[in-house]
Amino acid sequence: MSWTDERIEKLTKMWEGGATASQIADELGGVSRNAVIGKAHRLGLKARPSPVKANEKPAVRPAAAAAAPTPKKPKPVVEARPAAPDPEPEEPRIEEEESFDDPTPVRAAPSAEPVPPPAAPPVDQPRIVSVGPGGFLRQGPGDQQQPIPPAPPRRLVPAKPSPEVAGKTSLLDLNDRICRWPMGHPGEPDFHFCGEKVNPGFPYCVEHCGRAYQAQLPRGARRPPPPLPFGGPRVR
DNA sequence: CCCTGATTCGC
DNA sequence: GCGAATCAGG
Repeated sequence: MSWTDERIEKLTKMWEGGATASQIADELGGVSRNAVIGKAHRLGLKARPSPVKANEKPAVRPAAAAAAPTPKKPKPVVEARPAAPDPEPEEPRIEEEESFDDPTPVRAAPSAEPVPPPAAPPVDQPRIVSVGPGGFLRQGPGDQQQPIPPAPPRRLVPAKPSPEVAGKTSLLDLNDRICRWPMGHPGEPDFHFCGEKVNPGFPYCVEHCGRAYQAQLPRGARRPPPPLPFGGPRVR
């Protein structure tokens, strides 16, 4: 197999999408995991959390070979660098935790117990609670418990496409020109769309138009209906 | 052992 | 440029 533009593009998408080299190699087919990694590095899209790279300062891997015919294990990593303080600027912490009004500061006076729980919680009595916007629990009519403060807001980080759909046609990739025939089932991690070039004038490619549009046969001569999108058994 | 990515080096 | 072999951490 050779690295065609399509394959390189798919490799790049999946690699940046977070797919592992094995997944990519498996998806592309005809190449090994090592080939994918090698190609990825050659393409310059390196830098991804490597399990083996926790240790920084590789100190330049000793270029084994050539002059030293040491059979194996040329690992003279002696190089004791005693002093390397490395101030480590540390990423600027984003703190906005206190920026909103906390209705019930749990951290109370240093002396008292923080929010003593009800002495005898009525275990048998079913409590009706509901969740309001923001995640706090609404109180029932008879509730005397202090309202539970909402969980501290988490920093929202843009979701990365899951490795399973990396390189595949997602909902956001749909437009008028590509086939929107669903592949797999919604909710499944690898759900995506066909993505082929559309049959002009139709929402699907030629092949899937063949599935979607079938000649109406006279009554009595009907064949069992073809599997519908989203409905029937898995169709791929 | 399995997995991962990184690197080397003969081709 | 390619990728198997190898290394090394989880």
